[in-house]
Amino acid sequence: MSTDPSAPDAAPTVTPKAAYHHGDLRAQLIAAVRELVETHGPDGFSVAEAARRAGVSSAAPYKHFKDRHEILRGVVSEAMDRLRAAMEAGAAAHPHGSLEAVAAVGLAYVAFARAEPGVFRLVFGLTEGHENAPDLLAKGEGCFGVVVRAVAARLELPAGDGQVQRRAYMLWSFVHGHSFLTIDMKHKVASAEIDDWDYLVSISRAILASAAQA
Amino acid sequence: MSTDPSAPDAAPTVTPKAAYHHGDLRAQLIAAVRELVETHGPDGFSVAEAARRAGVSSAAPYKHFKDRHEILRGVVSEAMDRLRAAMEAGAAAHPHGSLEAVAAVGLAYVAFARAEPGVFRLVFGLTEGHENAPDLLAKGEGCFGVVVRAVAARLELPAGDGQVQRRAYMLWSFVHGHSFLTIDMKHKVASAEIDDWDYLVSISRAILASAAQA
DNA sequence: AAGATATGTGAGCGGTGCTAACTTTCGTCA
DNA sequence: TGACGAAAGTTAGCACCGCTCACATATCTT
Repeated sequence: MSTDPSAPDAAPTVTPKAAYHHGDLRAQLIAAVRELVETHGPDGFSVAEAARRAGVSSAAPYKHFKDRHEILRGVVSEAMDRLRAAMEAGAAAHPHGSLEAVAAVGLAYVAFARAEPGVFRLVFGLTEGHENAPDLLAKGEGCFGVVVRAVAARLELPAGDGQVQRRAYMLWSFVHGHSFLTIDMKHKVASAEIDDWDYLVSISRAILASAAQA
Repeated sequence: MSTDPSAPDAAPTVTPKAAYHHGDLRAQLIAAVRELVETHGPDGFSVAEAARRAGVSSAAPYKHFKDRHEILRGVVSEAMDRLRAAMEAGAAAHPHGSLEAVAAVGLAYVAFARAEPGVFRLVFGLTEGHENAPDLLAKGEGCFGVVVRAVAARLELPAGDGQVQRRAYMLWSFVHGHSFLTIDMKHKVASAEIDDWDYLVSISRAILASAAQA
């Protein structure tokens, strides 16, 4: 939804945003902004600079996005797609219902944060227009769903079970916090001394074990 | 420590920045910026607006801070002081070495995030000049130290013990992640259905229990 | 009292977000 | 085919912001 102001890309052309003049400026702008956010931090980005990198005038972006916030939301949306894909790939790399599958979902999350700290921070630091963007909330729920399904498989309970939801949220909190702390203080105790895989396996075990008795 | 790179406020006057004309403009600017960050988000702040609120010209702030980043660092520094105080108060409100003391430290953390989400995000989202600000890093370590001491007391081990450090970091990750998720998606499953105290006690137990056997 | 220093002001430069008015390109359909 | 409307780009411009400079003023030191 979100009033699709941007494009009638539903039916006709195969290339989703196939361009008139430029050649898919929208996607190119998102890519440029992603790069800027990654290198100069979430605040060190400007629409003007992104336009410059895409080789267009500074007013051109406003034909595709109504604000700077909408561009950022575009970057976030794209990033969340990749994050979810990575999480699902992590789960799929291990036996269904295994503890390792749960840990691998978390590892994908942490790996994403490490690989793209700027974008990661943007995804979870976005404050403007979060409530006006139900698609982003839905994608967030989608990511959480990956965790939930891995936990449900491990506990052999339905995904809707309260215990599953609770433990999944615990794991998510954990991984989320570790990701942030890791990218924040790069040269600190945390990131240096901790092997992510062992760490995540051990955490997953602790949380799911406490589920068994709780 | 903290090498006070910013200001020669160490020696002479008792009141650290007691004012000449205005009456402690420095502190007033920090307060104004804190308010702005809280209401308009970390990016929706401007030095000009802060100056306006303090009743001075837009150039005045630059007599006290070299950048806008330095003002933000001032806000962060002040916030970390309060955060640490809250954590210590939380620990002190329960018997030394109790599980509740550990959980109370976490609760103080979460409460801070809930009470001042904008500032909280700022504290942990600051990217510019983090490495040039050893005092902030030291304060961060100080906060972590509160967690470490509570965990060490609970496990009856010295604070330097590796197991203590590891479990403290786990707890911190957890609480940090929960704080962020809570303030990010206000109307979501997470914050609505979870009672913080029960949640934190249960998590503390799970993590410290897994320490006993690991 | 006097000079040094800290703290304020106003003017101004370059950059930014966004809008308005105009031009060019593309798709469509008589 | 060619005219027309919408899409996608341009330049010009306003208001604001970060930051600096030259200057004015208040306070401290001696």
